[in-house]
Amino acid sequence: MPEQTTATRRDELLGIAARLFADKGFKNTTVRDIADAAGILSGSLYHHFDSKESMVDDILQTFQAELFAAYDDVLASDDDARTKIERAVRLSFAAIDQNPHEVAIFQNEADYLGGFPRFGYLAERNAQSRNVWMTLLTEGVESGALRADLDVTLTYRFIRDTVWVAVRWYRPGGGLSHEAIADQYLTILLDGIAHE
Amino acid sequence: MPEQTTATRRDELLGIAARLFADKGFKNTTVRDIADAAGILSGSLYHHFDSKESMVDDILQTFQAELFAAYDDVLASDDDARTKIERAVRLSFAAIDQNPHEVAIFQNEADYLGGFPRFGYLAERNAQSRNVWMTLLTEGVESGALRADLDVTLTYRFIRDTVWVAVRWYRPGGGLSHEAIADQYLTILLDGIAHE
DNA sequence: GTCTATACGGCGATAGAC
DNA sequence: GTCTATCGCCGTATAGAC
Repeated sequence: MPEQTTATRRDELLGIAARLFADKGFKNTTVRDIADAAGILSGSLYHHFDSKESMVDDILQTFQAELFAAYDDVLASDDDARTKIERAVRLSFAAIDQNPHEVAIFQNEADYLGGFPRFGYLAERNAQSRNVWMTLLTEGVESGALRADLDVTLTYRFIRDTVWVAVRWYRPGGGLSHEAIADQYLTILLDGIAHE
Repeated sequence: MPEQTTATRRDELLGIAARLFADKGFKNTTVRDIADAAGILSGSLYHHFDSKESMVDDILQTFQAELFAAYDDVLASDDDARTKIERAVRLSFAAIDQNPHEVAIFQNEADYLGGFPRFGYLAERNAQSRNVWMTLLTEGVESGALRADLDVTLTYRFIRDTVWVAVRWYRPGGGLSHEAIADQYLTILLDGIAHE
């Protein structure tokens, strides 16, 4: 099965590249860095990929397709508003757990990469993410699950930022599970930190 | 007054460099970019600075000295625990308003720069910031202002992340003042978004 | 699928004239 | 304080052998 072997080696190299892009940044990672980490020479990478850009392109597109399919599941469900918000938060922390490098690359490089026509889909995905959260929060306010006086746009930004920025310090397999972090975060988000 | 003229031109160049470092990243900004933006040639920059590194070094040290002096004021005050937390949050959003480039550079480049011995103080400032917030939150729990069951470490991370990451979307002079953002954020943080 | 060898441009930085 | 001119290194990418 030659196709599978090819795909596996390619995916292996993409995984190595993703780790380096996440740790050192896209621009700051050289093709020689990637080749070194893979135990081959830099020229050999071009047997698998057109360019360094096409590597990060592949990494981001694959990850985002998965992530947004998960959000769509939540939106399409008939759970109540509060449950949908909880599910969306939990699946985001789960995504950080399962694809920390991909999340970090998106967080750190989307602004820079978004400037190139090739990565125009990053802005589209950003708008799509905004739509998901605005829909969930608006539904929450209208159903009475959330405070009526909430600034929905600002709340969306706070949730988005706080959830994804956790990729900076969360380490899969560390002392704190992504489920425990999601629990704590939802408690703070929904009920606040002040003594009632 | 030759000293003032020198200092002014130097500060002007640092301001231009800070904007570019914040927008494009430190590594991704060339000395030619900085010189172009200043209307001079790249070689001329070296009359004012030893290296590109020394520019970002100066930018970060100046900003952090100011910021931590402000935190120290809050810590040393005899306000109650909740007021201190509110003041610390508000002054952080004010810092984003007044020094957005410097905050962005610190947020985006601290990890990378921290790897060089010259920037060892970044890790120290990070620890200092942690001490400030852990002190404030612990005081809050002990005084009864905050929930007794709070995970103080996790709460510290959420506050730190959510406050500073606002530099990604906040624009000074835009429709939303930094005071209004701080108000909204404190409401969410202290009382949550759920309908009581 | 990997290696050898190399092209070619952009990078930070320097020396000395003005 | 700025310009002219340039150095040496490192970056991505390519061509063809194995």
